[in-house]
Amino acid sequence: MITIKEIARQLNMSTTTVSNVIHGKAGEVSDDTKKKVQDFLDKVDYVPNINARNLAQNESKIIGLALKARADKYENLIMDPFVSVLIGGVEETIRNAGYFMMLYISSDTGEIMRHVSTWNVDGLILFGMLNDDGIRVSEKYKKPIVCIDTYSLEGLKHFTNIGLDDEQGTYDMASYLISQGHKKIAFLSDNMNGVDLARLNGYKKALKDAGIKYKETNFLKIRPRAEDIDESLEEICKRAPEFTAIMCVSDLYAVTLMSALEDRGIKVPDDISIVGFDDNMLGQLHRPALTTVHQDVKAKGVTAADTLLKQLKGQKTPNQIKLPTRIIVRDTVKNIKTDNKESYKDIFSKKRNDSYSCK
Amino acid sequence: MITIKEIARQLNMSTTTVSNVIHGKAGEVSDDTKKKVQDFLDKVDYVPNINARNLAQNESKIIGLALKARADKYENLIMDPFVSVLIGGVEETIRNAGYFMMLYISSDTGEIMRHVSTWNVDGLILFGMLNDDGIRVSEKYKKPIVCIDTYSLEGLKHFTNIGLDDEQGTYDMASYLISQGHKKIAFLSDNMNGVDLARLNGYKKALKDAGIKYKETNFLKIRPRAEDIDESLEEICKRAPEFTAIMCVSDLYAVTLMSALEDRGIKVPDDISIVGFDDNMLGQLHRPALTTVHQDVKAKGVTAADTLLKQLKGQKTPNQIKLPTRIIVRDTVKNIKTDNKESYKDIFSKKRNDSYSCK
DNA sequence: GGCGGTTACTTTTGCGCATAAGTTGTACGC
DNA sequence: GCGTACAACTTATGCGCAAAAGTAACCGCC
Repeated sequence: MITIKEIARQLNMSTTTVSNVIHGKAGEVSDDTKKKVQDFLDKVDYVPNINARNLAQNESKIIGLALKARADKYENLIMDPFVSVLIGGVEETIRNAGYFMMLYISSDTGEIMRHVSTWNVDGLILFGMLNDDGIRVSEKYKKPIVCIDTYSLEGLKHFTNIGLDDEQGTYDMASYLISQGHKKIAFLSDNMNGVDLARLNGYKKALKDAGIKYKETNFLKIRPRAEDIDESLEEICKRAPEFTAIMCVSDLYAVTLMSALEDRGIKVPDDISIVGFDDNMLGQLHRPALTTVHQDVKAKGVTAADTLLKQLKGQKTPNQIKLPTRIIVRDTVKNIKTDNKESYKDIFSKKRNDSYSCK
Repeated sequence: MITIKEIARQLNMSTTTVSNVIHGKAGEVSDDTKKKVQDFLDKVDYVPNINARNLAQNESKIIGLALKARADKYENLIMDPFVSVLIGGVEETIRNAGYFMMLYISSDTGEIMRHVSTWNVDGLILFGMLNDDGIRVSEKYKKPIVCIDTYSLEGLKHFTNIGLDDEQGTYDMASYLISQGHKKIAFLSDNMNGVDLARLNGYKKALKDAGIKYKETNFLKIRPRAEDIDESLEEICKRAPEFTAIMCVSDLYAVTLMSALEDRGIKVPDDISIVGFDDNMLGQLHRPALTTVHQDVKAKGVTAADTLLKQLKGQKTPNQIKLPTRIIVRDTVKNIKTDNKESYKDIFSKKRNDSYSCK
């Protein structure tokens, strides 16, 4: 790899002159030499050594994207189709801004932070991995941090968060179910923290506003670990007849559940209505096609990256951005209203099998 | 960030001594000072400046992972759930070896190579993006390159390739279909290059070995672009009755097709048998569950990374690795053999709904 | 005609690290 | 008691770049 020094030697001039041409410092070098240098640069296909540049400038032009890897390999976040879309959004945005992306998958916040400071990363996007320990460690490294989908209250105080209006999403969906005559609505999720909790709350609120009482028994817990998913599903399917509809915290759960119900001869939506959250391929391709809450995952990645880039430029950014959701009505909800005077379909346009991308 | 120089100053010793302790150069520093330095390092939580280190050592400890971004945004490779699993495999492997991963999504090989040389990347993994132009450009940068799933003949000459025994996979699957009495078997794919061609060839070979003639009309072309997927499916569904089985080049196509067939009242597997290739969530969760060819995507990533790491250590590696496939029999193939004396099930064990990971 | 200002450069310094080369001090063999 | 070998250091150098500081020539102007 040719260096500035070598170029300067061959052109019989100083390195600073060459450097000035490279950086387009107009007025500091005559048009004549500028052209001479530029031609030479093109000829030898000069590429700067980024390590030297970063060392001299004390910056890295790297943005780190840290993804939580759960301890259980079956649940590794990276395995979720969702994630690659998000990565794509981040990468595209920062590349267009002249930054590079270093991807890091780990559940050890300390390790992440060490990595970040080793590489002198300019900024950090955290996805799914902000706990209180993480916050404590990250305070030491004064780099801008943007979180995606964090619900850590402590974290919200310190960092920008890019999230979703989860509560509104489930509120709308539960309201839709209620409008279709459903009263016995279960909520299926695997925990009561973070995103899951926010979604649960939206659902609860809709019930409350409709005058329906929420009972603890409405909460169906799914255990997604590979070893016990079967017994988990068995139990949920057994309890399904208690309800006329089940709201699932994600499309993945919804589709998983539908498959399990189908295996046991329970028909969706005739026997029970099922709805999801996310609007991914899984639900789009399933038959009956899944009625769900749509979120724009790529926009999440793009917004997170944009926000971080703004912070790097010293611009102020809101410390909480909630992207909107909208419900997508497909074929997994049955209208069980006896009084059919006013159809909800008039309000929520029924959109069948939205086009999606393939391969 | 504290530097070696500063540490040396505070401990009243030379930077070389500190550096030696950091690098565990035994015998060059007394146990006494070693302990003193080590304690101090721990106390101040020293992290080396990687740019300085790389500059001094002329290496980067970075491995680049370049993914092809197709021009059409709907087909961006990163959008495929497949990809995140692969990324995960690569990341895990190189991290364990002390390397970092820089992710790059682009379709401009020149751009990738410039990036690679800018960052002084130690090695490169290319996924889905090796064309002849790419080869020409990459020759200039003498870095080890490992390709995943390339079928560029020119590329195979120059670089290591990690692929799949695609041909064997479709050969086995076609043989299975034939054993179930199918003779009119279509092959569905969107082109006749690379992976698709290899899979087509395995299918053709199986037909030939069974004495069935392959006709050009057996090839169903699916056009996956978002704009014309619907008409593409329409046409394929119209032609479906010509066949008793359709082999799809991927699970995504298989499930997409099944949904389209279902929408038109065509029952799988009663009216027509469908099989896929990949064995991903989509097919596992679909009902009927998809009979398909299994490939271990994570292993692909891991193997590619392992191979590259070996090359970096100067070890010899085979210049072509083909990972095995196996067929997974689920519920989308109907046995239409009139003579039922010997069931294929005795040969290919029927495995129903293999456990899969959730969320 | 000396002086500020400008243009078009060059020289020099330092970023933080690794390491080659140099400097002690001391134990040991003969 | 002198040379040698070695342990335990320190000093000095350079990686490639950016940028501060320096220089030299020229121009116009009161």
